[in-house]
Amino acid sequence: MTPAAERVLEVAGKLFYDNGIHAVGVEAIASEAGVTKKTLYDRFGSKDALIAHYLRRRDERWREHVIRVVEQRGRIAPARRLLLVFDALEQWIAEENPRGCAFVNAHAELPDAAHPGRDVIREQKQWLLEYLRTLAREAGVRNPRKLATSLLVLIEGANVTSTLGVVPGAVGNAKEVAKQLIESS
Amino acid sequence: MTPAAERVLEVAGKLFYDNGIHAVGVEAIASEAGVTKKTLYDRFGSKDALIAHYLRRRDERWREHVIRVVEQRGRIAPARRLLLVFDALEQWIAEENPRGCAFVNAHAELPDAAHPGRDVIREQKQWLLEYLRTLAREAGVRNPRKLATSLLVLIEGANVTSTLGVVPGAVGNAKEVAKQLIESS
DNA sequence: TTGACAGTATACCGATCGGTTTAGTACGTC
DNA sequence: GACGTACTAAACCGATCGGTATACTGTCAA
Repeated sequence: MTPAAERVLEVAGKLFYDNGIHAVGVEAIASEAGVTKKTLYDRFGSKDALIAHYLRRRDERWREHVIRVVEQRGRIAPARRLLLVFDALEQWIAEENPRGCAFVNAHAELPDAAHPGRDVIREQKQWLLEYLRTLAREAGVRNPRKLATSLLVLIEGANVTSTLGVVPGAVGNAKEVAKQLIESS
Repeated sequence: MTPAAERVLEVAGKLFYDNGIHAVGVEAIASEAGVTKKTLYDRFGSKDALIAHYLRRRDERWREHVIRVVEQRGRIAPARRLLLVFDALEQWIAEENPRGCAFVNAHAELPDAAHPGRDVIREQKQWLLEYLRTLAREAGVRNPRKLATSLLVLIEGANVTSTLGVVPGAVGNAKEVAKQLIESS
């Protein structure tokens, strides 16, 4: 990844997320990054490929964030670690996610299932589900698969509703429900 | 609403939802509806206004659907009526919502808070929250406001996750969680 | 009978879209 | 000194974008 490509990816990440993918032209990305369109196309090949790179990069940051928050403190009961995911979400929303889940938003703009970005979207959700399942298994609950699914639903729901502004304390509410769910599992 | 305007609105509803708002041009809508661009602009004024009309129309259909399913059978315990909302969602997804919540999707494409469509999006979510609150109040739970919020989070989460294809039985799962939540309220 | 209204047909507007092409510069490595 | 690589500058491509203008037809009610 050359310095110019790095700048393009950073700018694309900001513009795509803030304005929506279709609303941003490659011309705007290139000029904002202080780069020629030729350089952009030399590095990424197409806008669609750049979109996929953008999503991949954001997914990486998201995973690192979650893992950092959940595993920051050394010894915590596995059951409580599941609740830390909700804290991670709340921080993420406050710091990087004012316009909702970038992957849900991208899915709305990429109806073609063959688009390279669609794989990244699926993998992002799949990873979180697997991560929750692992934590649930470590917590020794009866049905880790089922609990992980319920928690994923709560997380996605909290993300959407708090973004749409209908429910200000959505993440906190979801965390309470999650707590109750974990205790009875 | 003239016959031509009706056709435009119907076509716009299909194209906007299936392809995303920005991806659809007014030219395509007009020709698909068998109408001139002039007629489209005479009736709706601008693409942004048409977008708002599209959302409004879809919201109306959604509300009617929910109310029909929840209130179809005469005498049902109010607590069970809350669960019927999940059945309404499941039907809606199967029949009209393969690409996820149109309002969440539209929100992803309309970053400008002053866009006329944004009001419709907010009102759609607000209505559902109020409706859930009313049902919860009738069910005699301790904290209707809180239960309604939790259920809204579950509904939105189930909608997103089942659309993204990560969790096939998301709505059913959410309904189970809801049941547990209602019983302990 | 007149006029408002709903509509078609078609050409046009400037701007922007994603993407390509040609030419040339700076740098580092065999 | 030659070659590959990373980059800038700028013109260019056809297509499409949202929106407007002009001219004309049909219907219906006052």
